[in-house]
Amino acid sequence: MKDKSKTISQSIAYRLEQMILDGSLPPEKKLPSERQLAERLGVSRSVVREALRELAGRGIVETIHGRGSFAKKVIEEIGETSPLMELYNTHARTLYDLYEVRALLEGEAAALAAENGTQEEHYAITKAFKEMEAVPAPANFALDYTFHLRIVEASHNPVLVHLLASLKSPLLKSVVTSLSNLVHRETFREHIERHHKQIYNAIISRNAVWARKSAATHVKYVSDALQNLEASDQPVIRDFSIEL
Amino acid sequence: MKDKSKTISQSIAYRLEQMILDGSLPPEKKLPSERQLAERLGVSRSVVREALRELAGRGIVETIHGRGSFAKKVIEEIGETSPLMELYNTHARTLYDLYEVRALLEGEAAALAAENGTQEEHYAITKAFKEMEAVPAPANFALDYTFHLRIVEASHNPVLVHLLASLKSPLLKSVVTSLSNLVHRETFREHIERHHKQIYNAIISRNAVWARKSAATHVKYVSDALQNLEASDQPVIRDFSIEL
DNA sequence: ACACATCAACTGGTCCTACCACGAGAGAAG
DNA sequence: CTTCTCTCGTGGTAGGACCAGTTGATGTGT
Repeated sequence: MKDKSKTISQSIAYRLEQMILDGSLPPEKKLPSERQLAERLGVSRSVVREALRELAGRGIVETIHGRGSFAKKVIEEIGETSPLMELYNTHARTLYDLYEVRALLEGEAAALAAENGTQEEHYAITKAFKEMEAVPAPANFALDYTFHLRIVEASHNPVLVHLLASLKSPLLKSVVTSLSNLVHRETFREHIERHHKQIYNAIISRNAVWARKSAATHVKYVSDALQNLEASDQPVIRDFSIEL
Repeated sequence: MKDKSKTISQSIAYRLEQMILDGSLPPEKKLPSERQLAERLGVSRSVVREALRELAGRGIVETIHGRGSFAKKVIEEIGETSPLMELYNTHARTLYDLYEVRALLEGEAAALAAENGTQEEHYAITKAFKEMEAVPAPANFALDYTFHLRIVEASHNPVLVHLLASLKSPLLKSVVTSLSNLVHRETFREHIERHHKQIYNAIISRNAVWARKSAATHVKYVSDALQNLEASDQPVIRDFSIEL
């Protein structure tokens, strides 16, 4: 239905490209070995190699001898040393600028995930949600991030996926920031958990409008809470060194 | 001296590319068979095939089953080969995904520019707007982009600025695409100019809600128009080589 | 002599298997 | 705990066998 009159290796190249774009294959992360791909796709290793060559020629993947093949990041990721990161570390307002954009993008992602998400993706979201719920508050920042990531992936919008991927570093940092500062306050924790549940339910029930509103409100709430916190007395802790 | 730390197939690809470019292998002419190349270059047929694949991925050669490989006429190699641009050259949908995100970001930028823009920035926007208005439709794509850029800069949100900057190349291309395809239709041109005027007025009068709505509607309109155009009959022209 | 079918000899496409070269991690040696 | 080594997984190359289109020469029937 889709492999119209093409050579097998070209079909494979197309499928791989599709996976990379949709985020099914995480950007800048190692993708399966040639032998694994060959077996999984039911073709010989040769065609896999030729497909990878073609994608390499287009600059979509990069393969390194002895290590493997990697999907090249579509949009430059913001590293720890980027100018934006500098701003973020020095200027308080940038944090809220980030939340502002985040509210937009995550809202859209949630809406699209509700509309276009496949059953598998909704299951992945469910899984991430339950895992996040299971772990007590302070230690689940990684799961929190994963939950949001699954939603974005289910949006089926490559531009959105890669844009949010490029914000990974500051985003992660912001998640840690919010959780560290707010989580020990019972009220905030309940709010956040309730928001997550709202977002989750909206997406699963495919209510796009509700999903967008919930996600945007959630981010906005966290941002406002941080801002109030900082305005009142306690300084917002910003500096963390984490890996994921 | 030449094959520094490269894989053999990459060297072969490079050598073939050079031969094609300097005319040793006449364009649009059949080049030696894979088996002949393998023997003449003293390598296995596998590496020859992979080299050809890589060149095929870059659009330099084209191989046809049963006939042979052909050097394609090199039109323009200059164009920015950003991975993101690669995608939506091959995947039509990505273009509309881009517009979807663009509608979000530009809407927010317009709203923020209305709220937070300084007088100087509003003047810069005014200047860009008048310049864009002055030039007849087909030739002002650069001014169109500048107009939108000024608005984003006036938003005072570094994250927004950075994200839209990272989308610059594909964004530029999309602007060119839309103008090239739609500008000769009187109806579309009038719509677009009216939209621009609405956005401009909303920002200058500091009406954030109106600004967001106008900008988002504008982008959405262009996207829909392109989609209708493509769905109906005429193919959307996507290929352009421009600098700015 | 012409038109047509046939077939043989190209071409690229796929598969396979063995082997080499490089890199990373586990485990032994200090 | 550090360092070295060695194994194992990875991509890279080789060469053979066979399949699948394309082409053109050959041959046959009219």
